[in-house]
Amino acid sequence: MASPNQKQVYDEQLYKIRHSAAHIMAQAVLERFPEAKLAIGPPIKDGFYYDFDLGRDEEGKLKTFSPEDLEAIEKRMRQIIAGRYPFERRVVSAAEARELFKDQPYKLELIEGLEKGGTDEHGEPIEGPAEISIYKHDGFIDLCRGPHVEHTGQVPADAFKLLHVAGAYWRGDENRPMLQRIYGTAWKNKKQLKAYLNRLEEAKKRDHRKLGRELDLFSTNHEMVGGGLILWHPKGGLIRYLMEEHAKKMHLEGGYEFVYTPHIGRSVLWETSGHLDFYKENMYAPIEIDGQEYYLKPMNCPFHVQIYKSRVRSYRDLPIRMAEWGTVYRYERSGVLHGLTRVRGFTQDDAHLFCAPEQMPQEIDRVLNFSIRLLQDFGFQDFQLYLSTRPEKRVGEEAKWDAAEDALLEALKRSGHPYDIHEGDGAFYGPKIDIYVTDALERPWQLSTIQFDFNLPERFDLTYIGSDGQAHRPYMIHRALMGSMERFFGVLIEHYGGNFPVWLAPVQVKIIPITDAQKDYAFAVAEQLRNAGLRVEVDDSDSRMNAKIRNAQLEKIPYMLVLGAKELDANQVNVRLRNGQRLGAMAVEDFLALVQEALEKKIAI
RNA sequence: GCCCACAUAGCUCAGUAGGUAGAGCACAUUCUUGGUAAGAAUGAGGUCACCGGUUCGAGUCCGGUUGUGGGCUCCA
Repeated sequence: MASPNQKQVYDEQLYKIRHSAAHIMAQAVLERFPEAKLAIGPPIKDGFYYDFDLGRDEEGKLKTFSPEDLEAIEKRMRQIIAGRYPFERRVVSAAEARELFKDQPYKLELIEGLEKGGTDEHGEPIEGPAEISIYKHDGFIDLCRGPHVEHTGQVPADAFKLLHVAGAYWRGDENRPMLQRIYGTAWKNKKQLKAYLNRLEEAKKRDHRKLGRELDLFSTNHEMVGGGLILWHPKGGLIRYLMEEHAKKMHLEGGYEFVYTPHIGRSVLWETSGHLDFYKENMYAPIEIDGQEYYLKPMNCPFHVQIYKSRVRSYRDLPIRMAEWGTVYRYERSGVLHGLTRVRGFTQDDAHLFCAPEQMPQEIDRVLNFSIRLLQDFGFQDFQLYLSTRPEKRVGEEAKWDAAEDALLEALKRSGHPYDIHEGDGAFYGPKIDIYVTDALERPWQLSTIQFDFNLPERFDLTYIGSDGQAHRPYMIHRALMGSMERFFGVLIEHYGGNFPVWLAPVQVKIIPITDAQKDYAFAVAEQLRNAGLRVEVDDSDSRMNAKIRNAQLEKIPYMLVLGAKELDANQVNVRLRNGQRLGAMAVEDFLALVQEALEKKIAI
């Protein structure tokens, strides 16, 4: 699936540089490992990669690249670049291509795909049969559509770097051979490379797992608790409380009604919903008691459906917007767990909309705008929207798919945000809109999802009585806007780099008395600020002021109030911001006004 | 689940050719009362992830297990 992360590189020159760098790397690898089989080596966002099959050693273990190999390969690449060998393109027949690559089984498979049409040399789908072309430089030949730079010297020797080795399946299929992939990054000049490496560094500093520990926000304990299960510490818990409080308030104002449902349900529920057929491998094993099997819920939908079904519904009741902060458990494969962003137990800001067909377009508009407003409140500015349309295997009437896709598309157009369409990428039970936000480092994250469900209304036989006195099938729309509290928190931590906006900062003000003589004054000011609703701590340790400031800085507390003899005499506070800025001495009332503004505007200083 | 790498104090890491463990920070006690990012002393903290093997002897070498990290696959 194409997320924005994997999108093609649009800059023509960068594309050529990266693609050419991949070829040069393949040449260097072949020289060092003559028996290596080449797979594919495309340019990607920020760089390129190439997949190789190095075969197996005597013990049958896959041969791999060592860090020394990478160094040697990179060194050899620079020599090839210095050689300024021209890239020469030639169109060949399928037969000739097969002869050229007779020792390269993966290339032969690609040639077959090109000949038959339908896929290009990277295995990506294309229209019709493709022209088969090869590119040659310095004796190295690769099956390739191009384009490339004119000669190897045009790949800047000081603007690329091999980053790491990873395993990757041939054609992304876990049943096919595991290949060794070398990732590299390549840019037009040294400055760009440096900027990119800096961005990687910055991303590392903002890693929510690192900040989560440093700021004492959350932890996991794989030995005692289990992987993918999050322990929210007091400071993280407070932020979550504030996030939820704000979002829930918006939901109430937006016409949602809150419900609560259990964490487990009988197997018949999950049989009826179909989850035991198509989702079982992601569910925790059943709990058996009194001869009944109960499953931990992986989703809230079936429970909400039961609430809908608890009485006869009239068209006058619709739309129903049923919301729940629902905690679900999904058995994710061990290798995919990652900090807060991929976990096994999480709480969705879940809701289900039940509406009549004529209400549906309006409901879509409404929920899309609601989502964007909510995300904007958390400091996200840039949105990329994706519509995923009907896949080949699907349930539901064509007319409903038509109407739903149409409504989603129209809502996207009206939203005013950039959007794209992923043809055939919808779930089998309905089309959907996914909203990606761009964070402070311009990385995309998927948060909101708005999905039609044509499956559950049928399976549970949902109806409402229309004005004609007849039973009708309602539309059911599933939506999670923040996604999950865990994931959203992880993204938020990285977006702000731990510098939460004042309204979310667990501690908003740290009061720093310089000597014990100001302690009483410090506690008095703290009391005054607390009464105004602020979260305040007094650092009354016997550290020096410098150390207290440093600690408050490291805790990323927005405001520090330094109180010495001068402030005590003048009945003032001396304000320092966490960005190092010093606002000087002012009356407590003036400071409060300052904070009030930051709170209202939800700004991060 | 698959490929690779890694696993030493709460955290970040050292541990040189195998000879029964170190630093900084954090923590505790004491001294220090100091104007915008670290004042000082002392102390407490580890069966070197776990199991097995080689060896007179294993944090160090070998195998396995578990976990973590980077990827792949998956992500209703």
